[in-house]
Amino acid sequence: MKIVKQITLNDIAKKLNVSKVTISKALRDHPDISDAMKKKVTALATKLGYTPNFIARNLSAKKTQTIGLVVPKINHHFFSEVIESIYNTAHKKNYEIIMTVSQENTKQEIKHIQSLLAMRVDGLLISITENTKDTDIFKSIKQKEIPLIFFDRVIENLGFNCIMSDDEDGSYQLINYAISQGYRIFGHLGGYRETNIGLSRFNGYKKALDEANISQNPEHNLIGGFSVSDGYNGLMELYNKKTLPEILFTVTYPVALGVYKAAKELNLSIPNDIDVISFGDASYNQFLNPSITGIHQPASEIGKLAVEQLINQIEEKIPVEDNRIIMPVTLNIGQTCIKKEK
Amino acid sequence: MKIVKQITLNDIAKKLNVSKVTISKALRDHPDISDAMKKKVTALATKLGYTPNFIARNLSAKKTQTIGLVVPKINHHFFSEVIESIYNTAHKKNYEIIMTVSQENTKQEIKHIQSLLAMRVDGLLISITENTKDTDIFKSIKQKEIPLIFFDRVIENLGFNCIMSDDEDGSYQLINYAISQGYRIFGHLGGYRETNIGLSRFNGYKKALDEANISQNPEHNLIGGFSVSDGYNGLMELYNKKTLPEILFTVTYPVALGVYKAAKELNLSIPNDIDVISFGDASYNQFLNPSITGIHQPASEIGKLAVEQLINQIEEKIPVEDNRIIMPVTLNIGQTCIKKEK
DNA sequence: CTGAAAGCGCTAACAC
DNA sequence: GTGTTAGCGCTTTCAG
Repeated sequence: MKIVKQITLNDIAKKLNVSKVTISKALRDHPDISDAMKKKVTALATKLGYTPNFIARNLSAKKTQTIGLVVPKINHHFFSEVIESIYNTAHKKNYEIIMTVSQENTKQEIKHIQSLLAMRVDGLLISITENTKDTDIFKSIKQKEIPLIFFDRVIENLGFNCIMSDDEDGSYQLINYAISQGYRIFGHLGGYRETNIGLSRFNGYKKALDEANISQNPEHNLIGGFSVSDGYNGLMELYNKKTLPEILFTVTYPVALGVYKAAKELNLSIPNDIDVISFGDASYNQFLNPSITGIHQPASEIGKLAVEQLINQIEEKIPVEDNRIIMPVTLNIGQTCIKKEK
Repeated sequence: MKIVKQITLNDIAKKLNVSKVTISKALRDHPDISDAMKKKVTALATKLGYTPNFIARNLSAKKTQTIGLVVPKINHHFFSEVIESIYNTAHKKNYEIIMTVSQENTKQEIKHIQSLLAMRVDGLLISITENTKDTDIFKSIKQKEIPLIFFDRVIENLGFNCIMSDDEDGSYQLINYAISQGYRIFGHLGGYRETNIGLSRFNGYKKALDEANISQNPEHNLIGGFSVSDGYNGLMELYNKKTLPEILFTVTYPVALGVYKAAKELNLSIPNDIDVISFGDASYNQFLNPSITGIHQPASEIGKLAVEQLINQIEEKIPVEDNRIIMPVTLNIGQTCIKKEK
């Protein structure tokens, strides 16, 4: 890349016959420098089109004003909302975000984290993939005392703060609602039980059914990932087994969309042939046919809080601790899971 | 931020009683170094948990392996798809993306661009806000010979490549289809005419109507932004003027969703009371009620191509030129804009 | 094959 | 107020 030489402090200094330190201080509005000099310097700097070199500044400052973000995907309503909120909050506080996308792939996840560490981000915000198990890299981050906060998909007991939705309670509420509507035969397209959300959402489901003395048919519970394809494959599998429950509880909203897709192909009507409720929703849910009854997660709040907590840790306003922050969720009633006729 | 001292080349060098140059070369697999030494070095490096400092490397290399991205929003199906594709393509080619979000705000846009320049990104990928007019900053980028590519929302004739959908042809196709379905009274919730997409999409609309000798009612054409709120306000305004067209052509998919929202509040049925067609779509469109007939843009292709072109320019494989690359679009027939009964 | 020296652009500490 | 010096961690050049 043939770069036209960028203007440096030195260039300005020479033209003004002063030292580069003076320029550096003047541009940063340092009290050492006289107003007259400051004016001269800033005038010339803008005239020359000077752009400070953060790379150089960061090298001496040992601080990059930069936060590394690792998410499993972008094109997913929950994440794009969290991400938007993370960006807004960070920018307001003068931090840049360097986002990477693991694509639900643990190898990529590790590679990205390493790359972010190499870029010397001041802290990390991570939502793990659907099958992250190896915690070595996180332990080494702990050892280097680099601030890190997990959100939504977390690993607990590693010494990092975790911010998440009230997954168990949300599922519990949702299933109880379905029971109150008269449903008795449930199926669950669940997430891998090694993940916090896979496990907690299953636990809430189980708790509600147990309390109501409704037995589960193991054939109706499938375990998989969190994407559209998992929902699609899930319904296909149940259909082929010829054992559809009355209602399917999906672990995420994309999984529910996958069920919609499969149902369309199979010519099954939702909610008549198979009903669907899901954890998570989307702003456009109100226009779906039928709109899905599900649990709303406070995505922007989670993003905002994650950034704020992280910056506080970076700036040493709060200690790095192993806290869980559980955000309350709400039940959102749509056109699925309607009252069963007796 | 109290950083536990990070391991440096020097630390490794001392323990091995060699110079840091040797370590640097060994770690980069430089042919100068003997295999035996390389093994010793890499072994110790991983043992100590050494993470190379890209900041330092970048400072001497004058290259950051980093691309700056500026988008107007994230939580919008078209952009989240483009962004996902940009990330995937860049990561494959070993570039990191530093994304910023202008939120359709020109001040923020400029601030972000400056910040990316300060971070010395190797190149820029930009989709401008709905009301960017000032081109000064782009001219200064041109002068510094920093590679830049505009996508979707572009400014032409500034000496940068522009990648976009075939906006005019898409609108033209869509309106012709509506005409063939029997529609005669059109309205347009258009984008600001100063933007390329606002103008081209209007031009395609106008061309189709003119050719069919259908006159426009100026009251039915509104000009605004590209967001849900613009669609919402648009229908509200038309409704209050008591002058609804048969069918509304919206400049983006979010604008169409805004129309849906307003229609719901006003108790207007789509497509019976007011019909809707839009430029742009979304993967979940097929589940909307009714699904929208509209134009599909090749979002991932645009993202991929933008990154590839940019990297080629960065690596001087192709010259920086002022080309327009127009991507073909396709008509996507949904449940709106159905055959009119005679 | 290995190393000493210089420099990337900036900032902090201290001297003038 | 302003300047000198040193150094952030790495790479490149060139000498041994």
